[in-house]
Amino acid sequence: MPELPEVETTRRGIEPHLTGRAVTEARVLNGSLRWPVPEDLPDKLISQIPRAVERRAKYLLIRFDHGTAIVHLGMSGSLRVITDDSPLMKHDHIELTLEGGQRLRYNDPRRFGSWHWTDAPPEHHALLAPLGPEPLSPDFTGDGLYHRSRGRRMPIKAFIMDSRTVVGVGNIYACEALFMAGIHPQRAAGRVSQERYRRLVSAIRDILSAAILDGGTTLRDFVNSEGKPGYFAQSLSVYGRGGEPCHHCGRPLRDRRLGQRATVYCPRCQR
DNA sequence: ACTGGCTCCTGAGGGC
DNA sequence: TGCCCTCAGGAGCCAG
Repeated sequence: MPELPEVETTRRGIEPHLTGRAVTEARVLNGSLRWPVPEDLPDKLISQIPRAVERRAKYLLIRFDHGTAIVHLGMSGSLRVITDDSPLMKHDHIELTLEGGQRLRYNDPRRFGSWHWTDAPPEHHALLAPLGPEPLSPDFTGDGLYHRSRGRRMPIKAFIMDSRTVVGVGNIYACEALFMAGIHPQRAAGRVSQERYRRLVSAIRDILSAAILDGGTTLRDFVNSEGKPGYFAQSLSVYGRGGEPCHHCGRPLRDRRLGQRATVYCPRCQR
């Protein structure tokens, strides 16, 4: 399940294969993703040269001279670069062939992902415009979070998973960051002190940076652009460890659903 | 303005 | 071995 580190890992993996190589063929094998893939996407891409692959939140932006392809991996999406003639796999939905023969294949069993095209600057796109700060950028601060959270009664976990608060904090890293910061996931966002928000911001930064260095968390089906799994899963402190002992105090971690999401925390270390 | 619930989809895993 | 059931989840959307 791609979260920000997985998307960044994918970006780094595909960018060198894409930039500067014209698209010679674009095929949409199954355009029925979360939103229908634009009918004219292949026409937009053919003969055009990717200039850069960027990331905003969990969106990948493939930039061309005349516009940008916006790609979201959803829950189970992956992009792979194929350099030989390996056959299409089940759930390969989109394939771009590049000058030189490389192919970029988008695979997504659950089809929660999406592809968009925009001629305008991508930051103006309806999906990107409302997004909050990047977690690894200087505009993401504990003080900013603190002020934004005043009066908010939603659980802190839901608050930090809201992309208007900060982007790229999905369920796994929300659980991990709250554990690291010692904050109970169900505590009302408006009842967390400024000092604890500073700690939480550090925790989110640390955990996302570490996960990026490790090539992303591998749970179920994440593979990077070479089809290889990441190695961060073994570093997780709480996610997926419900009932097992807390690394700090040894008591069993609690596993409950919070807002339709699996939530694991230590009832003793997190208040 | 907030908040919580619903929804899309497939594959994994458990029970029998 | 195989079938059926439940669950997992990103994030936009909608109702209250």
